[in-house]
Amino acid sequence: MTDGRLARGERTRAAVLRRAADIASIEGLDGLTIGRLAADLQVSKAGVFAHFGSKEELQLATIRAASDRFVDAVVAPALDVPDGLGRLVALCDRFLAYSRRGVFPGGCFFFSVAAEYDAKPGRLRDEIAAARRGWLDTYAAVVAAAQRRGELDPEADPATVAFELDALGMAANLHARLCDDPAVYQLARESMLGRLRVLATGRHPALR
Amino acid sequence: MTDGRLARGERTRAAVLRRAADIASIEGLDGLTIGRLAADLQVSKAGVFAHFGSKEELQLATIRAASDRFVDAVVAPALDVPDGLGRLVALCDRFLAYSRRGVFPGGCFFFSVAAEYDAKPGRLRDEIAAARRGWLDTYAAVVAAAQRRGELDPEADPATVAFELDALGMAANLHARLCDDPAVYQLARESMLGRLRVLATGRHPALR
DNA sequence: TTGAAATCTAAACGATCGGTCGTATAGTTT
DNA sequence: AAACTATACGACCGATCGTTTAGATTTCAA
Repeated sequence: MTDGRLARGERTRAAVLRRAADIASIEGLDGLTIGRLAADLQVSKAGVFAHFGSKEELQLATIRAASDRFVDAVVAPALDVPDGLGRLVALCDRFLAYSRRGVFPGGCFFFSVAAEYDAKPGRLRDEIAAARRGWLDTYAAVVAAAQRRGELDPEADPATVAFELDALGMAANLHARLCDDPAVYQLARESMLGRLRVLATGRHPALR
Repeated sequence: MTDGRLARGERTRAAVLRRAADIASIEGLDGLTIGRLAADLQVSKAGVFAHFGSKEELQLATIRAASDRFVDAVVAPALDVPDGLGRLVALCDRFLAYSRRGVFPGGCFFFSVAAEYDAKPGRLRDEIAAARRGWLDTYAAVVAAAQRRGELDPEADPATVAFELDALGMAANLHARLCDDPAVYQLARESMLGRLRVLATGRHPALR
């Protein structure tokens, strides 16, 4: 059961994917090259390549590894907060903090690769689109839960609210880096809370 | 003054830049290659290269050429509409139509290249950031004009409203292509109008 | 009509790309 | 200890990248 060879392979594979996601958040999944990856990790190109068999498989594995890091940094902590509006605000805050803190050095990994592949049909776009739908579904589920608790207008469409909150998060992620203006995170948070205040059925501590 | 040489050069230069912006909206400014450009236009690589002297100059010229097309497709038509809330809604509608119609085949050129370069300091990022600030300023100026006409809450911050409307437009541009879901444009339009209804001082025909 | 300026081509440069191959090393199984 | 397996290496492949050079062709000005 304790195969030191497989364990070693798994360790380097994880190191490769971590670095790959970091690079791709800046350079894109296409700008990510096996040679650069090998040089950064001080291993041979073939050593990196052999783990995946093709560049596309490396890219797909990178997306999945980044998904795990996104869930750990954003979704899981928000789900620790009790159901309702508090959890929804936590989800917004966690996303903004994840972008601002630089969990990936180039900002939100999924924003970078989604913009890169939105007009390039193929397996990579499919995988990225699935990740986006999962993220929007998470948002929508938390909105719906807040509605069931009577904290948000039951007439609002959860998918629409999810789209709006995500739009503000993406715009903040882009603007902060493109225009070198971290103050936009405060602005985006206020816009998110402002949108939720319109939908809230009463005063709620999470909305100030 | 009528130099047929210069005129001919200007014609091919314009053709190159048009094609370059089309390609870059799909492949990015980095995925744009001189060889591909030359093959598409059936000219030699060096013939393309000579017009710009370096790839970076070609990329910079491409951004400027794309700016002109963006203004022609979005800003100028909206400015034909009279001052106020009507013009603001026209600006939103024009942006959504520009993205949906595929003025650039890969969707909004500036969204693609902004996401590509937001974490890559240099002249290209600076140029793209300037274009973004110009676009947000256009939005904000139209908001402020509507405020002066008494159609929008004078307490609202024009820059914030610009950020919010642009966020919804970008999200629609991304989602429509990534998830192959053109219906998102209707949703985004409703979100934009919903935001403006909250800020409107009275009923206005442009908000339905 | 001749010379200069400009547009463009063909060919090639070194560098780097994704990918292949044979081999050496380290760990497991028998 | 021998046989087997997984990992990783170095060398190399053809293709393509941005860029350079030399020269041919077109156009204007004298």
